[in-house]
Amino acid sequence: MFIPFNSLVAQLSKLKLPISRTKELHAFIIKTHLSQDPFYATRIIRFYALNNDIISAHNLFDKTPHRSIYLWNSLIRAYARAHKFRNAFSLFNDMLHSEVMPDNFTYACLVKASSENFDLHSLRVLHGGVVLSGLRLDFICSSQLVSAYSRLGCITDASKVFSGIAEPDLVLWNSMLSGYGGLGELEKGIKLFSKMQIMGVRPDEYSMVGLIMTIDDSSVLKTGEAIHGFCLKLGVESNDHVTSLLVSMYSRCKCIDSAFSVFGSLVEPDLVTWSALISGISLCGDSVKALDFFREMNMKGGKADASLIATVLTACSQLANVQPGIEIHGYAFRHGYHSEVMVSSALLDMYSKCGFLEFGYQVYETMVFKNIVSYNSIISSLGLHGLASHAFQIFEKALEEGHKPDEATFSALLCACCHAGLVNDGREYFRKMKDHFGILANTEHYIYMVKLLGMEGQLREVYELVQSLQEPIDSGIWGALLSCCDAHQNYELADIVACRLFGNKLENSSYRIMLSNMYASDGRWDLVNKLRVDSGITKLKLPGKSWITSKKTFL
DNA sequence: ATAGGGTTAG
Repeated sequence: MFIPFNSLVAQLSKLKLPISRTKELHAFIIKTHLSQDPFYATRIIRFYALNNDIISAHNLFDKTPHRSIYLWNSLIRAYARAHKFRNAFSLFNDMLHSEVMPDNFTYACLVKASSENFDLHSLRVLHGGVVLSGLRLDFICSSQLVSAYSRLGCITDASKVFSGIAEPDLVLWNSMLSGYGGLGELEKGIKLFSKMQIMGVRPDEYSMVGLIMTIDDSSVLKTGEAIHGFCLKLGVESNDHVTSLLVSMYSRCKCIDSAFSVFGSLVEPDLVTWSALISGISLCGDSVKALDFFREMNMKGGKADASLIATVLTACSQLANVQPGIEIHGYAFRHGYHSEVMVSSALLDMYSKCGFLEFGYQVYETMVFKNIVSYNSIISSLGLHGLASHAFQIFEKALEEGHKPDEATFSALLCACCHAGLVNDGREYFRKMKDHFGILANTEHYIYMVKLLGMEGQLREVYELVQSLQEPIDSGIWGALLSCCDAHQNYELADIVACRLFGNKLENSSYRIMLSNMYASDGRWDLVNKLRVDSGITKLKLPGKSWITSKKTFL
């Protein structure tokens, strides 16, 4: 044999074998009947799979009479990785009828595939198979089951599998932790984290990633900082995943200084980290700075994607000046992103918020693909500019084209009604939303309804609407209700609302200011004074009168 | 002799 066969096979174990080489080797192996040997066939199959040539891999599989577990698993895995789930599962069925039985790796691979395919049914069937084949306690199977159930939102099933394992290994702990992380289960995550340490398992960077994900807003910033401290203690804070996630954690919490300082430790931040930082800055209201960082990213050779462009456009829409928005429009155009739905919706939103509804409308008209998000943008733009009937027309058009309206669609419609003072249309949309489209009203919808009904002075109807809501009632709704009372000088209703608020300890400074203004208008200085003392209000504005600031005047 | 289980963000 003058072909250095061993060296060819050895090359197979290096990942970068060109496909032509693999074919050559395949031909050789067929010629020498080595494909009969499951060992060599498996190697070739794996390398076809690496080169995205599953057809050849499957051909070879068909020609290999003696099929080892390695051979089956390699091909199943190749299909699963290529997201050809039907092929993977049909092979699995063939396997069940063959002389080789699936092992823990077969199940692990298919369990993962079923979660990637959002196929809870198959996942449950496979789980059954795992239990039946006695692999229930296998770490590899069960860690995949835990991850798969969590990914599909079935956290109870995930934790059942997890708690069935007496002494989980690090990967299992981490699977469970990221399961909690993905669903924002902070308390459970923290509890598990301390439990694993009590059991003597040292957390690693994966554990920290799972925990960091649970920190989703500024109310839990303290915990987030403690987790950050723990990363330092473990020495995993310089892991890129960890650093990047810390940046987005601090951005979500609007704790932009910390986001900066963590970001600064990255040598080469990737696109998503830049995006997290930029959207954090924009979330904090500093659009100018957000744009500066976007420019800096570009200067450093970073290239934005559709999602970042949409984020930056949202920042532009908060500016009083349309110029930067136009620049980003140009950028989107040059990079070929202007016709992506996400970008064009953001563009139309930006133009209309910057006061150039016509430009926004042009973007809308030239959009090739429209989805419900784009329709929502144009409906809300028209509504904000007082063009309610045009907004209604577009809504009908979206329906005719078969788009399914969502919560945001009705927010936009109700907003349009508010701006145009169309109380009856608002009532009608509010009714249709539930009866026709089965969409439950959210806080925003109720706020619009309160404003709308309040406009007409239907205070009784407004109050009944709010009464019908389940506790806890959002503060925005109370605020809208109080404004109605104020506008119509209905102090009686304001009293009822105030009782509800104070009785439930829901009062905050903006309610207090609103209430004390109302009480002052009503001449109830005792109450004004009480509120003032409680909350340090020093100014009052009476309708038609000047500011009253001294304590004496109150009395 | 073969491989094969857990991250990620806007």
